[in-house]
Amino acid sequence: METALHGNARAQADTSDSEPMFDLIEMLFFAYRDFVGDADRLLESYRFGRAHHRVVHFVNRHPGLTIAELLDILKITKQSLSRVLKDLLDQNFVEARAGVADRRQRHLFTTAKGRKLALDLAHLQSRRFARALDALPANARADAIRFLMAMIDPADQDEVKALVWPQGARAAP
Amino acid sequence: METALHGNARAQADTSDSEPMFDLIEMLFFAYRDFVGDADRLLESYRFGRAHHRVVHFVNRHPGLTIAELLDILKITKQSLSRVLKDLLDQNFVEARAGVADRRQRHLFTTAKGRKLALDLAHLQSRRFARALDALPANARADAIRFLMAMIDPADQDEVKALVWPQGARAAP
DNA sequence: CAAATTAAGTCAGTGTTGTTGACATATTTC
DNA sequence: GAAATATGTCAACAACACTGACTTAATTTG
Repeated sequence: METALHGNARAQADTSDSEPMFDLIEMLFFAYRDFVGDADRLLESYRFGRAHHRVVHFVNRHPGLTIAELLDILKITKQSLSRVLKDLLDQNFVEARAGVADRRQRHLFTTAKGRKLALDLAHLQSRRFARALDALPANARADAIRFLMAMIDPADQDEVKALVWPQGARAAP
Repeated sequence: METALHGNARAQADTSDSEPMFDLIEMLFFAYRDFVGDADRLLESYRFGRAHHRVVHFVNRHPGLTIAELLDILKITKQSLSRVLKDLLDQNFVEARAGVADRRQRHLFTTAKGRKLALDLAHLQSRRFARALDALPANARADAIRFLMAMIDPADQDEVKALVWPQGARAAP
């Protein structure tokens, strides 16, 4: 009985006496700042903000999404969404079609223009991941996914898994 | 010659043709949202926002910081800083002392009250890291640090290292 | 020492993104 | 037909970022 294998003695049960994990806290802060900074620069040229990015991203990833579903993913209010969605609809990055079964619903889709924007943004951010992983051992990608998933509220992890890997397609850890 | 060891063939050079890394993109988004959400709830009870959090955090971590140094870390404008710093000074979470060598400078320090707030916030966020790491193998902490560091702009990595691990004290990877 | 530079503070205005609460309109369900 | 639901809209507000211009005090420099 030498090394404990998983969640037990190893990690000093960090609650309120021991030293906080300043390094992780600060590095997540800086890493996220650079991560969104990439997209911000591109969005600026379209005179869009981060809210537009999120909408065009999730609509592109989940074609046919309804307003209610999108609100649920983004966890913002109707008002906040409608402001940016209006921009995207007016400028033809996204289009809405009335539901067939329920005509009150509006199903959202990206146009060719919207798809291009969404993919350009995703590629920008992927390039940062690729550069980072390139400096790390081969298992780093899988490790990063497991780490990030573990950082999400446990109660939401299944929901996020379903969002990220639609019908159990990819290698969900 | 079987497995390539580091940054080479393994990671499909993700630039603009291959499929973006949607999973990492989305999980970093959700993980960061939950991460800051912890602090947001506590800050609300003080009627403070995220900007106050960053200021009290970095002042607490680097006692004696000047305004210019803080602006450089946060990468915000003087105006944005002064608004929240004023709140923190007025309510005695932070105090400023004129420099000895250069009396134009204002050196910032947390008060006992400010130190408690900064530590409460850091412990909250540490608890999330601890919970996440607890579900992962023992090397996960070091792996996460390496991953997050690699995600930062390469040009800024040394600066961030110096910030996070002051005089080469800790195990900087 | 006088001039230039620097550190910090302040003023007025603007934009994005989030919030709340109330209310309107269609449509579907009971 | 009444109630519930999906969406849209209005008005107002707050946090936090920005810009550009200007002031004050202190230090550095020629």
